[in-house]
Amino acid sequence: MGRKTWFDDDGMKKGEWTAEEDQKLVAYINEHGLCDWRSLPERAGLQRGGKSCRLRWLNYLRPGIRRGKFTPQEEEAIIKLHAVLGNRWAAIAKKMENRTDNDIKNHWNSCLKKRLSKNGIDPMTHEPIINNLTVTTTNEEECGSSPTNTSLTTESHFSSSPSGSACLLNKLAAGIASRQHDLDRIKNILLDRKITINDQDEEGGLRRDQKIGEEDDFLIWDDGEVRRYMDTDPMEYETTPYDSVLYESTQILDYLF
DNA sequence: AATCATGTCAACCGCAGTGCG
DNA sequence: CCGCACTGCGGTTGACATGAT
Repeated sequence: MGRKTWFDDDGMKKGEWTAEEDQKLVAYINEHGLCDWRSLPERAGLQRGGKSCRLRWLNYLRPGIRRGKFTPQEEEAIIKLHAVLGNRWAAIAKKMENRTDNDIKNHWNSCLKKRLSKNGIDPMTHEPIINNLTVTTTNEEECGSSPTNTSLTTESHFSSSPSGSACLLNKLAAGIASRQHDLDRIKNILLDRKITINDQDEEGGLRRDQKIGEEDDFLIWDDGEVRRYMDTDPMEYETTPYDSVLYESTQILDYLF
């Protein structure tokens, strides 16, 4: 399987690799090691571009690559990692044993994404598919002191369709705002699928009484800070400045990835 | 048996990041 | 500082395989 071969304007061969080309590439790399991809094809006697050689090596010829069917454990790992990392396939591949980013990406797009959708899970946010928002945003003048009468809009810091990054940020913020800074706690938060969900009411505002997960806290992203309302007492909240959230998020991300 | 839809997977393309002169 | 070359990444494409009708 693959693409037919053809030659581009520069005389470079494109499309499917032959066994002979594979052999040449492997032999050259085994003898000389990985070096300059640009000059490698010529030195290896290949009529290919350096990019093509690199891709072929990394995704197919490199030793130790696992191929074929994904195990249920691998699929579960991909789903969990995707919930945290989003479409960062290279980062996901680094966490998986000997799977290439291309392989993982293909499997996600062809199989896992559809499976999640079928099961009522949004494959991008990893949340149940309901008409709502994951990241809550607000404008300062519209935000009252009580979360129950808070009027929220979707046009301040984040789009109304939360990206994987926004979800990640929300989870990070939950951990940071909770003032429990140890990394194990943060990692648990990142790997926990349950995050605050807020339903939109008829007026386009948000109701806080429709969230998933009893122990989850309710986050408000305001202009200069993140407010974390306690589940135990809806009148009580803690604030964390954006700068602090961003700084600590960076540190956590550095540690994790 | 023929046709169509869907799945699989290798490979390409374009863009962003990085390093170097 | 700037421009160029190179590398790495993510999105997309294309061809074959397989299953359903």
